[in-house]
Amino acid sequence: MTTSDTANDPTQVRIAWHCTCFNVRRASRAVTEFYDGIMAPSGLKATQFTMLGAVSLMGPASVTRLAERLTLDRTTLTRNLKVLSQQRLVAISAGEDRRERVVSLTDAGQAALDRATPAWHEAQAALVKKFGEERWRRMIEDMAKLGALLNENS
Amino acid sequence: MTTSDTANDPTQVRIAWHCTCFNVRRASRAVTEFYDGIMAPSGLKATQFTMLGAVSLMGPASVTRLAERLTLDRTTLTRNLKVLSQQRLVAISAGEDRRERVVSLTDAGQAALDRATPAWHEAQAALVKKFGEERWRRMIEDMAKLGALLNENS
DNA sequence: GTCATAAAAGTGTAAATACACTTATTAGAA
DNA sequence: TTCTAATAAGTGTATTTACACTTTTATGAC
Repeated sequence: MTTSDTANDPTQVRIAWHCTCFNVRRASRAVTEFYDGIMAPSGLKATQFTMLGAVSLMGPASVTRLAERLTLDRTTLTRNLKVLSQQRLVAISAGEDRRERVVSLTDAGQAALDRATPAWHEAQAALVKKFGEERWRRMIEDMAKLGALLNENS
Repeated sequence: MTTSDTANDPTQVRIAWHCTCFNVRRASRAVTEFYDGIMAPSGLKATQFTMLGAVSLMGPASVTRLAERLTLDRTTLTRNLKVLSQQRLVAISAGEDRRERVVSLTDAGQAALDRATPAWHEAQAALVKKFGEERWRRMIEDMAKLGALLNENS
């Protein structure tokens, strides 16, 4: 930020660079790029690693239940699962309730998860070290709190 | 380790819900939805508001310079600007250096920015209030720091 | 002055995201 | 039992994001 930039309109400056949405989206881009860069050789992106991990954790679960757990729009999850499904990393079958689709991890999915886990650890450890453990922990709490606060009233 | 063992493995739990990337992306989704919900009547999404604000702040500027300022991939910005350009909110013309494209705010763009500013204030104020001013300020700093840390080494 | 190289930008492709709407199925009331 | 309302999921469309690659233009070495 140079002096000539801020000379224009201090109000606009405050809006532009103090915007919570801008800052969290920028942080999201930076972190995603960082994780993806380290995890690329494993064949999984960070988002896909998270989804496979959620499926693994929850066992066979419906799309809606997974979406709730990930705090992700259900239709977004449908589209994201399609990618994993095409790679045969998850299997999607009809549930007992025929309206439901049950998502489960395939053997290939479990293998991919296992293969990517060391890279995830590497990325996570590197970030925590760069940031400082205590501060990192505080920030994770803040971010979780943020999600909880904003999702509860709507 | 069988699949059912994995489902109960505290290590997997730690990975899934302590992942920095997952948490920052989830926070990003929550905040974006919150801002967009409040700003919708103004006709601008939070991301578009940010871009228009950046163009307004920097005056006519090249795509690369804007992308650097927003810490956004240049090709992403090209695509995002296309939307604003089609709505005639920004104008894109050749620079003195013929390789450059210079982006500037149109009158309609300035009007849209002015129209959306009160809604942005409303969203920002509501979030800060919910979160607590001091904690919010700390978090913004942390997120900015995060971006700076991760972008400097690569 | 010519030409190799760097710089600026756009395109092809694909993933992640979500809103509005539709379809299929279950549950519950009359 | 029948039918209406609620639930689960998918589709159409559009935006945001970024990597790999190409095209256009300027710069600098010789």
